[in-house]
Amino acid sequence: MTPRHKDTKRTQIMTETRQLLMDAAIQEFAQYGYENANINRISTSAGFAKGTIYNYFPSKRALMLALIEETAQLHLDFIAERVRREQDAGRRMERFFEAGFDFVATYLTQGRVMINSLYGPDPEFRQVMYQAYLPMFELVGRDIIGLGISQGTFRPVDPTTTAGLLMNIYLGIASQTDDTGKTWQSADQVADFVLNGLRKPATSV
Amino acid sequence: MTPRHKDTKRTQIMTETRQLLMDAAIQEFAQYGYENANINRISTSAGFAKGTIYNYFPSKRALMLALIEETAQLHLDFIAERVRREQDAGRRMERFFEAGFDFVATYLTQGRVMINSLYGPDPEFRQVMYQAYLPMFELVGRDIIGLGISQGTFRPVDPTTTAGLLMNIYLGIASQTDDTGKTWQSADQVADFVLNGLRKPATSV
Amino acid sequence: MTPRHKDTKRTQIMTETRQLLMDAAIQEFAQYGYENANINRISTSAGFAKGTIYNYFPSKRALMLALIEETAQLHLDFIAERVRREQDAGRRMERFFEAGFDFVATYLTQGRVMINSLYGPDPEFRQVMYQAYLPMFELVGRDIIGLGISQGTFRPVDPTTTAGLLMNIYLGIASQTDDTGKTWQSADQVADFVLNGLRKPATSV
Amino acid sequence: MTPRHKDTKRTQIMTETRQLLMDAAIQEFAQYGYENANINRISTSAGFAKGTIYNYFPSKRALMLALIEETAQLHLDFIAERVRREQDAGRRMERFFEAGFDFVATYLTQGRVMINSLYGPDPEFRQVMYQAYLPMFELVGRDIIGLGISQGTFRPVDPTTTAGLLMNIYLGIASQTDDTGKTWQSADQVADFVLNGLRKPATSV
DNA sequence: TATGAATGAGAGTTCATTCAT
DNA sequence: AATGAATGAACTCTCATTCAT
Repeated sequence: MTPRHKDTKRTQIMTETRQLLMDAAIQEFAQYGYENANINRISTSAGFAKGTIYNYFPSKRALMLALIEETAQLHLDFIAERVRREQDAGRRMERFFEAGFDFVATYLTQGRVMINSLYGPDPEFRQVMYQAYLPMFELVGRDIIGLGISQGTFRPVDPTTTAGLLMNIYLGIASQTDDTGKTWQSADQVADFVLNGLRKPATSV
Repeated sequence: MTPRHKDTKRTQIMTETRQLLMDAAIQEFAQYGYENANINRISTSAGFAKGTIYNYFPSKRALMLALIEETAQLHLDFIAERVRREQDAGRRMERFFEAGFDFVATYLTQGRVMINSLYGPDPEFRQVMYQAYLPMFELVGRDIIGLGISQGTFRPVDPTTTAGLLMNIYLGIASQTDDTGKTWQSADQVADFVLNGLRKPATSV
Repeated sequence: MTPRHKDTKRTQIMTETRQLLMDAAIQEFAQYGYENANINRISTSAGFAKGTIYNYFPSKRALMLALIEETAQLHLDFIAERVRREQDAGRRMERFFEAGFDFVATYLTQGRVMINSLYGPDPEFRQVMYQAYLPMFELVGRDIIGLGISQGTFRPVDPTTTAGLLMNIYLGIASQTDDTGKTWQSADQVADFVLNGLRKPATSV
Repeated sequence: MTPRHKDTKRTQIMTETRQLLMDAAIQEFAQYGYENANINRISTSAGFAKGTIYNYFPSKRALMLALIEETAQLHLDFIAERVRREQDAGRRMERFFEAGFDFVATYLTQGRVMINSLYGPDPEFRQVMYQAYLPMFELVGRDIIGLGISQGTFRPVDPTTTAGLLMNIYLGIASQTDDTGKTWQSADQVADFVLNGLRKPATSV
């Protein structure tokens, strides 16, 4: 009966509703792509009436943008947490690809939507994707490549350029999965290949 | 009474019209993406009435598929011709990325459409892209990697897997260009990086 | 919190709107025929925007089928009710044609649409018409002809074949009306003619 | 080389072409109905280019009207010739239904088109059908019913009204055939039924 | 807050018809 | 006389969005 209590409860319900809508939206966008996704269907398949989703997102586009932002954050957290457990740059590189491929296998629909946005024709979605993935880009450049150089195990490459290269490799491969989310190349293979190109040759006596 | 002449003329007109429509279609698809492309606009911007395009392509989808097929062929020819000029596998790798990045810079719109199709949400387009790019995949696997292994300059990697990796790297990077078609990494950088991972270490005595 | 009330109101609105659309549809189909009927015009002439009709019927064809089903039911009820008031088979026959011709005069547009569907080129419409008119067919075969035979006033004809014949006569004549719905032959004339063919000749001593 | 010869030859070719087009048109109209018939398809399935048909018929509608006229004539000739072989009115009635049902079985497509036109929604087609069938209407009224009355075997019914009734019966039944053109009731059955209603009762002594 | 009836701009597609060759 | 490329009006259907309840 207290306003505070009611507010809290209402807030909680709204948060839950919002999450249900986002969950349904991811499914819909993954299955049909943004243009063919049906916002009414999203709302109803989440268990609400058609109009309800407009109480949470002002437009289909805004819904998509919110989805991109939140998924990028999830993606980053998922990878960064696993990468930073390791101290060695080489190991971190391995963890990067492991966690990265693991993400697209675990979050199949989310991954699909992110890839569509990143490589799709919509400039705004691409732009938002770039922004959203800057932290991951920095993670690779600073906490893996930069670290490896300072640890003396990587050749002195340009961290920024190489980070871009690695991100492209990661996303390019991650975008081509089978129906179960499995990539064509294993994380180990890719990490090996990449480390081969990055590691200093063993100095001969 | 001059059927040969008439046929030739008719054929020529149809070929020209078809090409004009394809040109307009590429522009439209590149700018708006498949779903937001307007087939009427394609026909009129090619200089015809909106119905005309249906004399050449039975549907918007068929137009897109024709575009994919023809562009893939152009893409393959463009790259294969330049790669095969070289005899050394390492040089071929360099040419592959050079020609590849050159293609997306030269054929900006075509490249855009192909990337959208390859990474987009439409299963048929993705499927057709795979099929259309099989020859390029084989080019990389046999005429570059396989050659390098047999020439003794590349480590004995699995050609198929590695070809997939390289194609992913190529397409991943090629998909991220600025407005002029320039990639973030230069062909040389990428080729260097890749060759670093592929080349046999110099054997010390 | 008053779902009952809200539901009832909603339901009522939908029922009314649906009926308005059906009414407009009958007019349109009767005037132009199915193929030339304009579904947008139906919706707007019913007082709604063109898209509204698609909230009630998934397609033009589905609208037509709904119309056929409901009109066939109306038609059957109209005739059966009047026929069954009589106990004598001969009187029932008279009532059948009276009510039948009355129906097409009273429901001019509905009749027109039904006739078009029954004799038109669309196989599905014809098929649905057959199904929809089976009950009327049975009414004639069992409750008129069969009754007359068991009452001893009709010759022992095959009820099914003769019912088909009578339905064909009824529909054939009913399909040819002037603008006011009047048939070329009166119900009495037709009933007389038919009964002449059905009645047992008076047995001479 | 003489103009006359050339003209004759040309006329003959045109007549043949016209007939080929009419044949194809009947098939098309029977299969799809007038509105869904494709005039281009008619021309090409007759072995000509799209435009050719417009050298013979000024419009799709004119083609249909020509078809109706010619088919009605064929229909009339087919029936009248057989009816007039008989001298007795009762036998003529039997021949009428025999020939009538035979016609729709022999000329399946033509029959279909005529029925569609007669019962369809297009007022012009219906009007033309009425006009075209007046001679058959008169055949029934004068050469069958009128004859029977004057021969003393038919009751003194009104020839015009009864002719309308019989035409409706004939067309109603003829319009409902299976795929092979067979009607649900046999000509004998129908003729029997009709004659039962028309014949004078045998006068008792 | 949730609802869902109503809206209407917009798209793909068809095809009768024209006309230059 | 025959051709067939081009035309463009017209139509069905979709669905993001609004808003009164």
